[in-house]
Amino acid sequence: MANIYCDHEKEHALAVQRAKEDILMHEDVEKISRIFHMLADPSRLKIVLALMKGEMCVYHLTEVCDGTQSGVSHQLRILRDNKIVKAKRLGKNVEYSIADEHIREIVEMGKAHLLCNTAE
Amino acid sequence: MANIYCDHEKEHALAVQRAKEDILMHEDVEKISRIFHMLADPSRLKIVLALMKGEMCVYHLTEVCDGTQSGVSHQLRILRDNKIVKAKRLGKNVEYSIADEHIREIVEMGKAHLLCNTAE
DNA sequence: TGAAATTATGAATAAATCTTCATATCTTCA
DNA sequence: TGAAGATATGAAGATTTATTCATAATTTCA
Repeated sequence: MANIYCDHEKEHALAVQRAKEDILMHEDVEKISRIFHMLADPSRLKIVLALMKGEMCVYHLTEVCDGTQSGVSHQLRILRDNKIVKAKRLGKNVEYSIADEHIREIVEMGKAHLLCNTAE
Repeated sequence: MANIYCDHEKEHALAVQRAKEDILMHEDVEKISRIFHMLADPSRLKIVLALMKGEMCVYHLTEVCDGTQSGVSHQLRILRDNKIVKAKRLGKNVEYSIADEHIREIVEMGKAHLLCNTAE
């Protein structure tokens, strides 16, 4: 499927072919990007970072994350809907925790990236 | 720093304390979330996924990603500004490649997450 | 130099999203 | 049962962001 627009057809052909071969379906790309989307907001990321230290109830999350009760609750709902965190009611409180262990690794990578770049 | 709102003070105290101890500064959280933000859009993620197979010029990226020239170019600019990809002019073409090796790992984690969840 | 190829950019529109305010729901306990 | 604590939710407003259209800029080559 050569085109006339690229002067470097030979060098690029391989990469293009490989990319097309196992290109993910649009639906899959959307699923992956949704995961990253969950961590792309500072408020949500703070919540996840806090929960990575241990389960916590909403009140403590608002305290640790320095947010409002409503704001934290709204973000928790989004994180819950996307299976990032899970909730467990304990009396008056609702205790949240990380629901997806992959998230831990992904966030750790993000932290590593930060450390690496601030060191530069 | 006890509070009267949580019935599970004892169980949570440790987690709250730990979370507060090495909580990241807001600025750091923003930096990390910005990285995830770059991957949180399907169009950008497609570009990154394609470039992970090898460097490519804009024309081929639009082809592989099934996007418009303008759209791809706009997203490339955002990725460039955020040091996710880098550009190198070769004649009429501009060849893009991954600028940050951490990104590779982070995206791979995202892919692994997808595979893991679709297998369920 | 001028035309064609390739990429970049500015503006505008539309869509998604975060935050806040007010209020509802649920639980415990007196 | 009713009040207070704790969390959830709906709606509104404001900001961000993605996409598209038109056009500019850069490079090659005849």
